[in-house]
Amino acid sequence: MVNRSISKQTLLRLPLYLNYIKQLGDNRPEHISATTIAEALRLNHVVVRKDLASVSSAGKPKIGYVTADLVKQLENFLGYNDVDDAIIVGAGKLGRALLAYNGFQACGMNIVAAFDIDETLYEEDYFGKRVLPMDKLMDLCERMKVRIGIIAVPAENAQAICNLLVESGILAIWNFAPVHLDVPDDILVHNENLAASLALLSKQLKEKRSAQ
Amino acid sequence: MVNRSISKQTLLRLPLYLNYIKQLGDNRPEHISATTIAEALRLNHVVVRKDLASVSSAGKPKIGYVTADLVKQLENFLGYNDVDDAIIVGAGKLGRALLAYNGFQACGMNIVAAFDIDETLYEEDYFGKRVLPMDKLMDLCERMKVRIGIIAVPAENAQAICNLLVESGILAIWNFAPVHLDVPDDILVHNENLAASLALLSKQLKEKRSAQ
DNA sequence: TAGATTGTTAATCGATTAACAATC
DNA sequence: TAGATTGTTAATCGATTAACAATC
Repeated sequence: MVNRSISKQTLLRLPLYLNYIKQLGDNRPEHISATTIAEALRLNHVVVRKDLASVSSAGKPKIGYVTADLVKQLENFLGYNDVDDAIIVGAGKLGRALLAYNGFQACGMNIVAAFDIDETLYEEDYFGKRVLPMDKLMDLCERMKVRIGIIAVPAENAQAICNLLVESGILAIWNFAPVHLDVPDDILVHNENLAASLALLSKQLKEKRSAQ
Repeated sequence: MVNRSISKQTLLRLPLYLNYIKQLGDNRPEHISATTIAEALRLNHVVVRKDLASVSSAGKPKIGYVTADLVKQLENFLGYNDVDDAIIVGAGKLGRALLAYNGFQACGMNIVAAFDIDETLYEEDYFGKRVLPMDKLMDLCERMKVRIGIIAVPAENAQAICNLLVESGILAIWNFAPVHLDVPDDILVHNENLAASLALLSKQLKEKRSAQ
């Protein structure tokens, strides 16, 4: 079977569909159609239909998809079923919030531990997760074959930490520091700039109001 | 002057350019070209040139842009210079991390306070920021004319909180709860699903490795 | 059969890339 | 003048939307 490549946009929408169905809870109908989902999420119904067709071929005219099957197919496709480990570097406020956040589990992600130079953090237990000294990072990554690293350190230190992660065998980096990271070609980086995101929302609001 | 509309993608890239220049610090040259920025950020130089042209018209052939001017123009354009207030609802781990995060300031965003039903949070001081009881929300929003709300409550409560925010005069919502929010047409919503973002990175990594 | 829904094929739209002219 | 860089115009690419055929 040819793995017809799925667009970035589709990949970003699929979790929305899954969330929507899951959140229906006990009201979840046995069958669900692309049209229903599209109306609920205020999306174009053709977009939703195409997106669903890329993860399932079990849609039946007039009926739609078997809800339970679609959930499984979405979860499988998105990889929510096989668990993947990740570590965090930087156990400041954000790092600790991510460490303690229990929503990752539903998406098949497991945060193994956080690392920080601040010794005062090593004692505490964050919902079963620990903050470890930096010198344990490389060994733990190799031993547990951790391939995903989360950077939650100040911008000044991000590149150095990034280098350390790459040296430790990390292949994908989720970067919360507001700097561009220089990495070898084969390393995947996703940048998350929370402050810039909020500022963008503010800008869009201002623009919208002045347009009226 | 006609405000030629700027694409969503450009809006997402402009902060990268600004970050890059700022992070140069004392090494910052007097002039900077689109080509330089493009190479540093591994972007196509035509993209960068077009993006910069949308915020500045002071680029000089052979020389580039006056670095200090470009920084100002980017900051002005992105609204980092005039401060905008926002409130947070939900002072769990994530809500408190955002409340205490001091990176918003650089982007012209000021978090006024967080709100929560948990009384044990009201006493503490989070770097000068307070967690307040829910019943103070509407009054504070009206009094301070706060227009931006951040939802950091569990998914089950997000829609109710969203309704309350809209009622309180909030016009833009940054939603960290993994649910679609139903809002009136004139309310701006930006969804941030951290767990789904990390899972997507994990999926992309798996795909890349199996492709090799 | 009629109608709702799927899935496909073609048309449109928008963003990126390529080619080139202008200029300091 | 030559070369680096800007900025513009045209070509390409990819995603969305529209139109329609297939089917339960």
